Amino acid sequence: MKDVAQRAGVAVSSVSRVLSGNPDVSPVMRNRVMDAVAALGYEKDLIAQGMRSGATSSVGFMAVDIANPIIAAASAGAIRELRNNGYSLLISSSDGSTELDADYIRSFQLRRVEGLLLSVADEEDVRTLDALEQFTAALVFMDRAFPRNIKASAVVYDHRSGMAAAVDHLLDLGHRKLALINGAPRVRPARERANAVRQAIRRVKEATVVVRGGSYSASHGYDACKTLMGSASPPTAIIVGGNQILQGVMAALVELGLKVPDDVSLVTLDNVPLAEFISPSLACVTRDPVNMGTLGAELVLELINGGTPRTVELPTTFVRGESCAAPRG
Amino acid sequence: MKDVAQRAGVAVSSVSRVLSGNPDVSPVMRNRVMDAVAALGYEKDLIAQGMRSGATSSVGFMAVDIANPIIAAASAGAIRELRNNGYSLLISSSDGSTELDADYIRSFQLRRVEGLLLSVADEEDVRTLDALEQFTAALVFMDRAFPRNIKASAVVYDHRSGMAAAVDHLLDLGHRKLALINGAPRVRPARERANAVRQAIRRVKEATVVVRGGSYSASHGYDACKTLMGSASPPTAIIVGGNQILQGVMAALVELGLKVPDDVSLVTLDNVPLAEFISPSLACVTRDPVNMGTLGAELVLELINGGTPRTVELPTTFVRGESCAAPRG
DNA sequence: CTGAAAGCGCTTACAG
DNA sequence: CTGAAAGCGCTTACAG
Repeated sequence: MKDVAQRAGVAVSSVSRVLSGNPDVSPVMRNRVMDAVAALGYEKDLIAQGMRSGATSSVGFMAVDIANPIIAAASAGAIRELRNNGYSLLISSSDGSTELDADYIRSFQLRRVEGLLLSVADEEDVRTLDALEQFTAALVFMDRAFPRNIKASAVVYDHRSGMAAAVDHLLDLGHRKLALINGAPRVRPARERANAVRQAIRRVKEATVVVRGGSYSASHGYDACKTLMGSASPPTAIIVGGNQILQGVMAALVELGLKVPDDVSLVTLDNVPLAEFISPSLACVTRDPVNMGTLGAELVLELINGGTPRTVELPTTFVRGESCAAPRG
Repeated sequence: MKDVAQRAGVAVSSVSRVLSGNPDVSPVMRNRVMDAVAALGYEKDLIAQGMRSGATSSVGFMAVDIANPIIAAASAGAIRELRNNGYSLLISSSDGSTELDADYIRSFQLRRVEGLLLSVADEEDVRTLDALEQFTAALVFMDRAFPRNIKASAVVYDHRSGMAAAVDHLLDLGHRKLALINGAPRVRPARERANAVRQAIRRVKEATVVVRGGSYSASHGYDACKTLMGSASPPTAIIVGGNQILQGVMAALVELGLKVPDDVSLVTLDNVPLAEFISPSLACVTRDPVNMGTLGAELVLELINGGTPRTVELPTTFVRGESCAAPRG
């Protein structure tokens, strides 16, 4: 910038004014500066800018597992939207550790991000909440609930409608004993799914549902499925609350020699690649993950530019498949 | 830091020395400073530190599509390794645009990252290469070739061994007309796969292979598969060079009413989730993507700490599956 | 409309 | 071993 000023024969403060779009500059000055900028191929040092003005043009992204396809898609959406607005994305992956969540929030603060998109591993973790209360930049939760005292925007999925449609379909087929093999109830999506299923089941008096919460892991799916199907009164339909969980459920069903949908109907979550080549085709509740990232980025930019916090809801959709059929008998 | 100095009754320069682990500090000084740090919960401002010393403790990650499972897994590995060393990751996703590649490289430079892990979209793009020559921080290529004049480390896959094993298997089964539906030849992995297949085929004199390069997209897979199978002398076995491509190939085969492996054998790339429930099971060439990220991070840290550039090779493995059988006839 | 000066929060020679 | 001072590359009141 000093070089630019020298070449243009003006003061650095004038160069700064031109480059930051200050309206109080003469056209002559602007031209001379822009010529020098072009000649030198100059670009502003973002660290120095961030240091002085606080405008680091960076946003943080915090999720449990960046390798999870839903999260990866959301991050891609966020990157695109932020890039179009001159912002960069600092990314983290807590691997489910609540300590890392809290650490990352503080670390993002120390890097002076202007905003943070986050999916915490545990909505009630004290250290995480402490760190969030100290956090001063813009905050946008991705499909998470958060305490009233925290000022933040949010983008959430309407898990209820998708789940209700799935349950309705199963009830219509004649199922009366359902099971939901669910993720951790300490985060919003799992809670919403459980509530939705419990509520939707009420339409039919004699229908029951057992909800088994646990981690978002194959082993949880495996164990829960074995326990459920081995019980005195096994479910005739299983709703699976996560991709990882599904792996375990499928493995357990194979081991038990149970056929889908002959022995048990199955509803899964989110499309998996090549799902159309799995036989039977899998009924599932889907959503648009890229959009979550794009919207999250829009909301965080809105807050950075002085907007007021708001929550946006995204739909989920139930898609029928051969994995759901009338129960035997 | 001023507050810490005041509370400890020492100069800020001394606080700085203590916190940066300078050995020339008395134990008394160290204790007083650390007490004040603990009492105030002080942590260093990373922007200011980066501004002054250039040590931003940040690394960039640039790939074509962060939502691609292979890339997402690699980024997760890199994040973990970098986090353990006090580094943060700035992430980008060029969506295959070579202009964005060049822009991102410059942008990372302006953010003064200490290093960059990258998979460029086009190894020969002039703007990208220009940007790379200007780049002054540590550089680690992920499965990409790069010109001699660029000093960089690299982590690459040994695609040849996996591909050769796949071809050997197909030849052993009796296949003589193979096809490789490949990705873009402007990046290393596609080139390596093509070379490996062409070389491995030589073992059997009358064996031939046709290689169809293109984009890493479903539409390329679909078009190439339709063309190949509709030709006068269609292949009896297809090797698919990418996940996205596979989607299109599978769709085309379904449309053509061709059964795997009865009508054509199939070898795919990388495990897909729930692959074990796809019938027939898919033979594939696999690799460990997380490890690519972990190693990439190790190499970049090595360079940052003054190490010399080096290249590490990671294996690929051929896994048999029901999708490969003897050709009809 | 423009320039000189102060300062963002650190680090690092330089004295002592 | 410790402190006072300069400076990293910007931005922003403050004069003029």
